[in-house]
Amino acid sequence: MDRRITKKDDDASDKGRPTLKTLAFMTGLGVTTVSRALKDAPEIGAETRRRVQLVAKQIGYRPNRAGVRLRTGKTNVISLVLNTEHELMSFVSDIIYGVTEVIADTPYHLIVTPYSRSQDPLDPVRYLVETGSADGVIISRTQPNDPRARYMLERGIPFATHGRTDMGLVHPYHDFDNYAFAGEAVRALAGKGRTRLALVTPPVGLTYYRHTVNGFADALSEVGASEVPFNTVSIDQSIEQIRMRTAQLMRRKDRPDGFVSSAAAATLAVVAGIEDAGLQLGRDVDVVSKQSSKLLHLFRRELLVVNENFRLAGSELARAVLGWIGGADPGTLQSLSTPSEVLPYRG
Amino acid sequence: MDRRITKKDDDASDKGRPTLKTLAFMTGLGVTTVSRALKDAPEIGAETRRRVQLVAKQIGYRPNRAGVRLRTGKTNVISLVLNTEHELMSFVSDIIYGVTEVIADTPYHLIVTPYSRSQDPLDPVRYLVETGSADGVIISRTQPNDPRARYMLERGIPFATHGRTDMGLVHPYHDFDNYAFAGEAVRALAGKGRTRLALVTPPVGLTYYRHTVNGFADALSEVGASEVPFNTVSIDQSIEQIRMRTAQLMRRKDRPDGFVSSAAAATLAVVAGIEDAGLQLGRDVDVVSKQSSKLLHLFRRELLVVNENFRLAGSELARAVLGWIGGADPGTLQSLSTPSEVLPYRG
DNA sequence: CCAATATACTGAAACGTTACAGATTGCCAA
DNA sequence: TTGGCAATCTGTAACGTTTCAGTATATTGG
Repeated sequence: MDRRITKKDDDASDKGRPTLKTLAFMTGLGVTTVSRALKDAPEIGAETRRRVQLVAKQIGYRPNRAGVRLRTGKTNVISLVLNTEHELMSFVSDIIYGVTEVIADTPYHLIVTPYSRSQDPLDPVRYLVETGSADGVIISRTQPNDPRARYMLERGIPFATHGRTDMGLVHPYHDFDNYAFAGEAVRALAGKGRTRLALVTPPVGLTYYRHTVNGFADALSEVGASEVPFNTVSIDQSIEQIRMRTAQLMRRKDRPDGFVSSAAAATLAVVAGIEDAGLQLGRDVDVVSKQSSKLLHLFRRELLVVNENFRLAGSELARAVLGWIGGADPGTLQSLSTPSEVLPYRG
Repeated sequence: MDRRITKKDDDASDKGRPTLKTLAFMTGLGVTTVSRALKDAPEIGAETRRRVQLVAKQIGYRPNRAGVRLRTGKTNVISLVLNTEHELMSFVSDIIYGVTEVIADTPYHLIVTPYSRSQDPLDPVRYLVETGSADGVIISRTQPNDPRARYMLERGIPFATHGRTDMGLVHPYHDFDNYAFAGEAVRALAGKGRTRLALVTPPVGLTYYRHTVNGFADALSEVGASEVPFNTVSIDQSIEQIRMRTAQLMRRKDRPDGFVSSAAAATLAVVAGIEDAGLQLGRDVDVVSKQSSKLLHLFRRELLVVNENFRLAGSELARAVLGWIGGADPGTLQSLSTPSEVLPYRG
């Protein structure tokens, strides 16, 4: 009953932002009550609850992240782990935008955790887990047997992968159906009478490399076309490398008359290489390419494109991680995006 | 003297990560001593200091961010504020990579704070400042009279702008010299005998719009060329818009014979528009464009390009913010990047 | 009418860190 | 010897939050 006004209590007029103590002072309640009232705890009277929430809204109370984090361990952070040393990763911004779109009306912040080519990809993940810097993690460049996924599964930290794994372990992911993409691409080329096809593969070692290669191979035998090996090239090589190797290939007598390319930037290089060899797109050879922006048709209208939506990927990944953090079953947080049909240039 | 081992003291074997208390227990010192020893405080004996630091390193001690943040208010976070609703912001990933490069060996984390077109650009900044979510902020799309810069200056929170302001207020920035770029571009076109030039401007309202327009105008009169107004177009319009408007312009009798374009994506659209009108790049018209990736020459080898390095921009911006946080004079944290010469295609 | 119980609220402790105000020791000058 | 002082080290409190273990009051059942 002796609620004396001490030095500690009169901070309502302090310069800082309002805290639970401020709210407690204003409402005449204890901090505990205020805390519980704000999160709709059942043991707080309905009227008190409304009153506290009203005052909180009025003065613009925002929980102090450090306080919450220190007490509960909850960071309200999700981390996007990125390899920062690959030539052309324009889609990265799309993924980021997709993620922020989803977390916009949650208390979550997005931190970007980079790692360089020289580092073990496990390093940044280990750092995040060891320092408890995030409640959830999103990784890309996923491998069939991915040590990062295994590690996080062991440590029990929620995560989602961009691309699937193949370890018999279940976890959230979002993936583009690259098997279907490669298949559609081959069929489209076959439809144009192309019979000798080359594949510009994803980086060897990543899961979607296998998916793409398999989709390509299966469709080849389905349509009765043959493969022209082009193993010296993959999309994370430099533009110059791809261009040069393509030109070499196209100068050979047994050159392909069709390409399937797994990335837009690589496609630019491939086309340049084709033209370096004195050949013409649409006449001597056709190219089907994935793209994330809508720009390839401006580049050469003869290109055939399939769109991959990375913004959607970002959103799905964010949704998946948040879902897992929220206690959902990881097995239900997996999604696969079906490629659009193969699109020719139109007007 | 009666240092009894209580329940609280024996947490050295706890499952959690080591804290100052763990370190104190292991070294037999007090937490205060350990804390100060780790930050090289002068009142700690040299040997003790070494001993503490050794043990800390051995067991992999990492300060708890929440603890530090709660106690000191220091978040060890810098925020990059981004507009997430502009067509093609492939350079965003470059800026991010540039930033992460610089903060990699600091305790700082990078958070991405988005805002959409419909929002007041001041909103995210206000949020960051009010919630104390970051020690420093990086903003882009800077305006001559930028309310965000003014706001942060008032609140005393360190920041850096990508692009300059023009309010008579001093703050860190990094900018590309767009005045010089536009001038060089005009001179290059004049060197090719082009005399009727159009400018594809940056977004109206941003500071570098003025810089670009002025550089363009001054160089025009310098070389004695004339401007073909093209005010209906700026680089943050849609590809389709730019393409259509360019085609319209090029079908007119008084069409330009040269373009200066402030962004690579817009350039693709402009070239498409030129070709829609039945004209040919290099013969009927020349185009000088800025680019951040190295891809424009693959698109059309007749293009003339000037490179803008956004990764560098990110690094400079990060350095500037960290500098200001570290107490440096904001006036010394300004940098301007000089454009490369205008580059024609080479092999 | 009393005890049991439900309802509504509360203070204290803890998370990990740093700042403040000592405390202990040894040494030197007077 | 004593007072002063420098060199080292230490406990306590505080940052804002949530959880634990209550307390006080009203309500119910017998």
